[in-house]
Amino acid sequence: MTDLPDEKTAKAPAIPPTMDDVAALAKVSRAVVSRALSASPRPVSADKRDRVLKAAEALGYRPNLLAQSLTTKRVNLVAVVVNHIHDLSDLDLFDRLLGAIQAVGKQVLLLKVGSVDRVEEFLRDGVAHHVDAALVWSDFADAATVRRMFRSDLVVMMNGRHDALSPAVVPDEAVGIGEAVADAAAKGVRRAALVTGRASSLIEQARIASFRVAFAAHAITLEQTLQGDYSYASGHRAASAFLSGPSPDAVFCTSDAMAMGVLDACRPLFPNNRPQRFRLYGFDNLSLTDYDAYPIASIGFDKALFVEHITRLVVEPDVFVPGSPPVSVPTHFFPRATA
Amino acid sequence: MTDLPDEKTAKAPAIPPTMDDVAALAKVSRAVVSRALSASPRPVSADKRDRVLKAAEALGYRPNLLAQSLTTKRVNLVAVVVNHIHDLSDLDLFDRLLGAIQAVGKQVLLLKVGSVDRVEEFLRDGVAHHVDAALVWSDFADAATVRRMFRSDLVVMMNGRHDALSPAVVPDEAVGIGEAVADAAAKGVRRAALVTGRASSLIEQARIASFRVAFAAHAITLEQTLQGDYSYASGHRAASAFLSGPSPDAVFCTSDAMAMGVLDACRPLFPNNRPQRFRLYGFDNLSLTDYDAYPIASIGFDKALFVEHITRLVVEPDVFVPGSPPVSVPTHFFPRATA
DNA sequence: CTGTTAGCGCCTTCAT
DNA sequence: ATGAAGGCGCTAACAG
Repeated sequence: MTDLPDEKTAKAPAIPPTMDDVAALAKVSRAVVSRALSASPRPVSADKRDRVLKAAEALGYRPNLLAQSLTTKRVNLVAVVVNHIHDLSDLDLFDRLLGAIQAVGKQVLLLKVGSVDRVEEFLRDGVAHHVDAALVWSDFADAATVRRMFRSDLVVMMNGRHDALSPAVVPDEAVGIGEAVADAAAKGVRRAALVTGRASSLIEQARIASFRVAFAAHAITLEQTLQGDYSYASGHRAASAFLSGPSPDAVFCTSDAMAMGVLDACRPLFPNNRPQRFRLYGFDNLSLTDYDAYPIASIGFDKALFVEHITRLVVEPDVFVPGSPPVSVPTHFFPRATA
Repeated sequence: MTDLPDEKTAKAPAIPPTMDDVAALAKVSRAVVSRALSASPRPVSADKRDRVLKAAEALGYRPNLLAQSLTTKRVNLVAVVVNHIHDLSDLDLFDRLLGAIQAVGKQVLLLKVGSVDRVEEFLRDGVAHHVDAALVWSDFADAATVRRMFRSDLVVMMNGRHDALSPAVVPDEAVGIGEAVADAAAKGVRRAALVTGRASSLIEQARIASFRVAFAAHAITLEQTLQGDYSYASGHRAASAFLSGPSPDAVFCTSDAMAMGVLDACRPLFPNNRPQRFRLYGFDNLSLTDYDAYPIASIGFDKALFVEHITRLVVEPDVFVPGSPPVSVPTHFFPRATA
């Protein structure tokens, strides 16, 4: 006979056991339970600690993290704010991030804030949990707004909309873009086209500017700029410009997805994936570019390093000195068949 | 002169205002503040409600959802438990799910539990927030364990490991598989090969069984079964079997990613994406199959419907009658060039 | 309609 | 080393 519920089929108890229950069972005070269960070593006699642990186990006790944070002021929650899921342009990045955050004992609250309206809504309705930190990719929120949303001073901005009070981690895209354009120049490219994303994003504006600088440095003429939205479909549409009429020597896209669209629309111009009329360069270095069908030369950064920087800021917020410049992660050119 | 902090650069106040502060400023009791700020209509005089709203605004007050849930017993948090991020085989599904959950006023806590060890760890360390509901994709957790992890009776299992106490939503794969195999049979396929994922997953076992049943029904011989892991790379590797020696009439893969790998490895056998030596069928109906390079016939379900079922269970947990069978979402065959 | 009074579950002094 | 007591921010009864 045992009082232990059958682990295999047990419902969660209608009313979950609290610290009081454990204390009662172990015949100690709540304070002792608190100490015995604490991660950090606290003075408790071995005997009582043992009783507490056993009692907790027997009851299936799990501390209520919410109640806990009410006094500790730390919720062990990190908000990740995105626009769409696809913002995390490569799932690899997101998977790593999630792993890293969990590894430091925190959990990820994923928020999709795909428009300014949504930001306002969150702010107005006040339905956002307080968190230890917020990591922001969404274009639609600036640092001050996010601080208000989550009642947290620790917001790390990855969307370029940081201010003096909040740290930021941003890829140094100029490097990789410079390398890619240099590669093109070395191969004789003189006339280029650029397929861009929404110019509303600060990141995108900077990206375009970097391309212009690099083109100028290598005496490459930017003959046409086509506006897309980062998607495959928009790249596919933009490609019509290169199929008819004189094409440029190289087409640069500010996302791999658009480059994939261009490539598919222009397959006849890429026999065996080798460029014939023009060379093709993407951006993001998606793992998809390792698939045979899309061997697109691209620009990317070290994801592990990127995540490491973010994680460090979450773990040691104090290393950030207000007003200091964003942490930058260098990008590099990854040559592939289409170049 | 104003006491309002500059919204554009404001830090979150070192010590955030509480309900008490608002009550004091508005010269009412905390209870009135609580009512005035409540979503559901509660008795408050228009005058006082107004003062409360103004005071809250002036202070930049945001209710502490944690403290709130301490009394209401509802945290407005829904855990989504995955194995890897890639479990959400299509981002579309996940994006919808996130949107749907936010639409009902809850937020998503994303947990990656990629191994049995991790499950044990979560259980042992007790570092998992209590949530209103948990939605489980990860193979590594059964319903009872998840109920314990999150102190919640409402866990919706999508991994096939449900029990009588927990609802489940599962695609009815037999339908789509039947349709796909029928399509192949109608085109004269007699000898088939199957490329599978990890057989440890219950879902995968059922999937394979369905294929066997369908093959038998259409007098198709399953000549070889190759073990992959759902990934592109594993499909690519498996394909070597079809390049040398006699190939089957059709290759069925239990994931689109593997089918993409097979397709790439066998490109010569698919001039213009038209099958020559064998037909190719995938699974999941990824949006990637809309890309020109991978026109893979596939099997999929209505994602909107799937998400709708899940959301309904979250919103109205009581509709679930313990012991009732899983909610099933029919799958269908989506013909494309490779078939 | 309004204010007062109890807690929710936990951690942290503070005595002991 | 231990227990008692207070309080974290909020909502839910209660009386008025």
